[in-house]
Amino acid sequence: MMAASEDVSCAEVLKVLADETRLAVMRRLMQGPQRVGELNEQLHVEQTLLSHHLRVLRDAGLVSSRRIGKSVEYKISDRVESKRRGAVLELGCCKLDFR
Amino acid sequence: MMAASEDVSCAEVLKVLADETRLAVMRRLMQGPQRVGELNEQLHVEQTLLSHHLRVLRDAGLVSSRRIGKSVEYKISDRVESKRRGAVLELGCCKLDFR
DNA sequence: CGTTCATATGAGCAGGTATTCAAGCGAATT
DNA sequence: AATTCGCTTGAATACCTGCTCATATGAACG
Repeated sequence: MMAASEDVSCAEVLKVLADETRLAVMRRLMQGPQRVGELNEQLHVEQTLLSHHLRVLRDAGLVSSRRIGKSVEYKISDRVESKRRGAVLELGCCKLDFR
Repeated sequence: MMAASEDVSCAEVLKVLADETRLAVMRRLMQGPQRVGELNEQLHVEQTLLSHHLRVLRDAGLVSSRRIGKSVEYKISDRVESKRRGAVLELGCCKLDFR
């Protein structure tokens, strides 16, 4: 059964962010783009698991990636990144402000 | 396995909010306290299910309740409600701003 | 006090989500 | 062209979470 439909998409985006690993990734990326290898060193998760999480973030449109030589660089998606870089995520339905 | 531990609690709070029904409840309550019956009329969920969701919100410290006669009134928890009432949730780790 | 109204609780099922393992694939290097 | 590096993908599993049904509690009211 469904609740008020206005919140559907918002709940979905929050669901993506409501994970320790993915939140940690977002915080790292809020400081600037990084390659998977770098993220992998900082966060203590298996590389393949990190990759799965990155896919979830990509599918949600929160991050985007591009290949650089052998490695892949991730960054916060344009529509999500705000002027106050490094602090705020602009998710359509709401704004998430890390102090 | 665990990611960077700084985000643990934040992910947990977001997990509680990352649900259509619970988000809808929070939005209603951000306009002011309401009794379960009122919430139940507005959101289209079974009473017993709503009750379960309210418990999750209570356990997370996002809302508090008090009995009034036969019914129970819920409101946004003090530590979460901000001055800009009706728009912002102050979750320790971050701030959630519904425009 | 027994019933009704308003809400809460607990058990059980069902679908979803994280994690791991094995394998794939593109780019560089030899 | 074969190998290595960096990363992704898919399948299998194990856990978690939402939902429902049945039942309980607590306050009011006859």
